[in-house]
Amino acid sequence: MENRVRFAPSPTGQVHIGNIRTAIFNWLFARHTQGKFLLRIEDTDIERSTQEAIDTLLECLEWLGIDYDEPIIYQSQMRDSHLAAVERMTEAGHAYKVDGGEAGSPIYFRIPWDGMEAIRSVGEATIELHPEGTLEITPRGINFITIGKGDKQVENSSCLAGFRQMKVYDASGAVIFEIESNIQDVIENQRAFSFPGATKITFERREIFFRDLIKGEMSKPLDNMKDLIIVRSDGTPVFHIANVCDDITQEITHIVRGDDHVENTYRHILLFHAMGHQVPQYGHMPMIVNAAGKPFSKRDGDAFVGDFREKGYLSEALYNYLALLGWSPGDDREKMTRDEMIEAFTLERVKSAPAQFDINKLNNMNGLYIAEMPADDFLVQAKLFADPAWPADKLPQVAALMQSRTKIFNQISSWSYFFDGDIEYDMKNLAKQYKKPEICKAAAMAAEKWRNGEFTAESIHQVLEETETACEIPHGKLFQPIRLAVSGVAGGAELDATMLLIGRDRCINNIFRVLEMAQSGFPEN
RNA sequence: GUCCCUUUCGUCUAGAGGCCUAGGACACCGGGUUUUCAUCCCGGCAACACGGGUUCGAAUCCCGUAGGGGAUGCCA
Repeated sequence: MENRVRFAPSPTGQVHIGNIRTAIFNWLFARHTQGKFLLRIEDTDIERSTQEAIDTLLECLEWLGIDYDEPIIYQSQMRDSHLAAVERMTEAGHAYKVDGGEAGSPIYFRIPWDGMEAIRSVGEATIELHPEGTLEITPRGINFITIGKGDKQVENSSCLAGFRQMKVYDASGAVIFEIESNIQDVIENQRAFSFPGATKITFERREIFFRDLIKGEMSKPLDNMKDLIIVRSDGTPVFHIANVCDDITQEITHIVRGDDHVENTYRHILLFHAMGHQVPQYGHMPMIVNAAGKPFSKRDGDAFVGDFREKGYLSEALYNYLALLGWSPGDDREKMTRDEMIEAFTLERVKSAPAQFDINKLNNMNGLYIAEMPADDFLVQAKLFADPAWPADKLPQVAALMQSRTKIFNQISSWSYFFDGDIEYDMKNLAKQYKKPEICKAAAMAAEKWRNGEFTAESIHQVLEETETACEIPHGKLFQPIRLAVSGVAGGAELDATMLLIGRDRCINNIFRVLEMAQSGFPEN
């Protein structure tokens, strides 16, 4: 049977990198196993879901090249099927209302008393009860108070199914209640019992378990679980039932999601069973945390997929980086093509500890992808980040010069010194570079030579060298002051090529402007 | 509080009892190339959370402790 996975976001704002990483892992899994990757929009929270968020989401998926194989399902349109499923569950005795079932009360899913194959016994358990508490057995579950540290009362309420074979004891040690002979009465007739004087209970502890594709064997005792609401009192289905129903509808075979869902998974497995469907396989992937090591919240402004796009990250680089967060191919490869990732991806290789998002590594990865772009492609991208006021004819030459120095496209805004005359100098640095009189003298001399002589790559270079010799400046020490004067920045491309693009007049004007300031004193800024 | 998960350089990771004197990458620091910048090359710094076991041998298996995260909703 072919694998079918899905990405099921709720459209309540911008798409977060943590979410999109879930999509990436699902997509990679589907492509690796030649299965289907489906998209489902969980828009049941009408208050917070917006069309704008849906559009943003689809845009992000397209940008990252995450394609889906079947038409999108909108959860809000599936409501009838959710309620029909609840109806069937009620008939089968898996769902119930309290208070005799009048309208306006929520519908609960009863964690089944028996017949569940995902449940196993782990032996007999005993719980001592707090003397001041009352043990209650109700159709919704069992409530009691245990003894915590320092005699503290610890409240407890759990589903009935957690207490098979339960016996209740009084102070004399006599059994005063056995659940097996009363369970029908409790469930079918909504009968409740109350034992103020109970001192302890014994029962068969059972746990629900599954084998997680990433985390391995997972289990949780049933006496720590509660019946859950599946239909609100306003008649709308909640996440759990909608999610499971839609997974059944879409015939999902593998659910790969964030590990904030593991607790839900225990419930969902029970729901699948109660609806008579085979349970999908689960894989819970670790969350990503921010630079402070804390979970990303929607407040972390930098964490939206759209922001990365706007700042000038390549989708392939972001995709590659995100795929490597919590997963590795097992060898030393990091920069990988999409096909290589598909080929190497397995859930077994996904880590189960949270990974910290590192912008440095992303930047480096992005730089790697930029470096290998064909010049024409780079130019196309560069145009998007260039100031529209810059003369377009010069951009290709500047782009060619700067490509190997670009890590993120938003750095392109710093190319302005190639195009317009007004440079905002870092006066402190300028003052430092032009502190020595011989540098000032040499700069003036060089500028004069360029004004009156040739201005080519060769002559620029030659003048620089000659002037250094003439003014007894150590080799190479004139380059930096000149660079700073003509461009205003300490880094950049080769100086001769840079000056050529800036142009003779502007270079010379800038140098003299700096020399004037050197004479009259650099202003502060 | 209770339950569940998790822990290898600052960060992402490799590691399936001996191949580990713990490997790679980013970041950082030095050096080389470039008479300047970036690339590039070479080198350096730097980790098995802690404590007990099991074993001839533990990063690896078991138990405990501590830190981190999650869940405990008529949110998804």
